[in-house]
Amino acid sequence: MAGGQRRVLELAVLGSLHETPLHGYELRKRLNTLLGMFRAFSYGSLYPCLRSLLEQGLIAEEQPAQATIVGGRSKIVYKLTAEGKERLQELLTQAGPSAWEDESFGVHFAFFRHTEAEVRLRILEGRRSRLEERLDSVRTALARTRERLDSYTLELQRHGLESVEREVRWLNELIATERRASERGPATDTTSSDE
Amino acid sequence: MAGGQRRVLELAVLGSLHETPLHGYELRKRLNTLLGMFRAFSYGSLYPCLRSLLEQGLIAEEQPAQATIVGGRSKIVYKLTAEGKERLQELLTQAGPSAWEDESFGVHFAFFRHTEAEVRLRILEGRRSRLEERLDSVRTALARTRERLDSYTLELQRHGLESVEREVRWLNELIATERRASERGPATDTTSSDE
DNA sequence: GCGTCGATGTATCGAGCCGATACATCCAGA
DNA sequence: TCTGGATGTATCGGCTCGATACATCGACGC
Repeated sequence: MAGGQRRVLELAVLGSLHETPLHGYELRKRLNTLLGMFRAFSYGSLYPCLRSLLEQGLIAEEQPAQATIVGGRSKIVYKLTAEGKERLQELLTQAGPSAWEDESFGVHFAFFRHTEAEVRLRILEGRRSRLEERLDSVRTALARTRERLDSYTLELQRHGLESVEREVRWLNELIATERRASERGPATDTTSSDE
Repeated sequence: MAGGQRRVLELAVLGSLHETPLHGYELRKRLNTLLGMFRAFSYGSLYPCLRSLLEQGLIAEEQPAQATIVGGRSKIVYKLTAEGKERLQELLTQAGPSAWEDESFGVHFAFFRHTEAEVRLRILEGRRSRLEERLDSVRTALARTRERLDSYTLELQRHGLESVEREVRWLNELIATERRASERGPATDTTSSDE
């Protein structure tokens, strides 16, 4: 995916480990539960990502001295380092245009609890305009098409457009809620220091 | 994607060229219009696919003798060969489990006009059970999660589940329509020889 | 005429994702 | 005791995508 996508996985891993140390298998399950229908990470990307994060010093292996280990089974539990926490804050704050793409948005959203209100709003609005752009381009492309499309293709289009429109409406509601909340208590920081 | 996904692009290309010869740029535009919100193919996959299809003899370059070419601009127009048509029929008929994955379903659906009624039903039902499986696994994973999730994560889950449930309902309607049509006129072949 | 901008057009590359797979342990039930 | 399924770490090949390069064309202003 040309570089930009690894960031999403990094965010997902760092965000998960921020709450509690985990090992690979558990991390994957947790991530896939957290993201539900939106995304499913595979080992083929997860393990390389963990190695990379380890090399960057953003995560570290936890000492197996803890009684946490059930049998004598080999298990590598990772925890966030101080640098990792900084990096996480950075990723959460500097959410750019990539944050409103399909693959990234869900991950960012899943960690909104740790995100500043201002950034939350920026991501939601960015996502919305991204979807609206797409709606426009598909609609104009459709209008420009001379030949008549068969009923199946039309039905596919209709359903596709409808579900995106629905997501836009969902975003509108979320944005309205965010706005209302920030008007009510502008200084309220949902995050501050959780856990 | 482990091998199986190139098939989808092949199907998309062969299916498009079945209707009219096209060159790369136009093919991509057409495909992205056809699939609307579902998929967008990039040149990075389209051109290698065209080359592969050419090598397999499933498509051929059309003679530039035709007046179709506007200027003297280099343009490579591809058309379906007889073998290509056979292959297309094969792909349309032998739609297996891969046809009901996210990336493939839309493409198969977009060419339902050329697909036998029996296969259409199989694909729709396969897609439905695929989605229901996913709903189940997410719901049980969610139920098994001890710790309470924050409101953002819950909202993400809710929205994700809802949109998949909506797609299931959509499929139910389509399946019912297909069933009704095949009861009414079981021998009716929508395809036979189009164009 | 001339520059420039956007659409049209073909093509490739590196980064990186994913499904499949291999290998191993643990536990519950037949 | 054996078998199957969950747990657990790890890698590989095939493939996709965004970015990019390069080039031509028509339209526009000046």
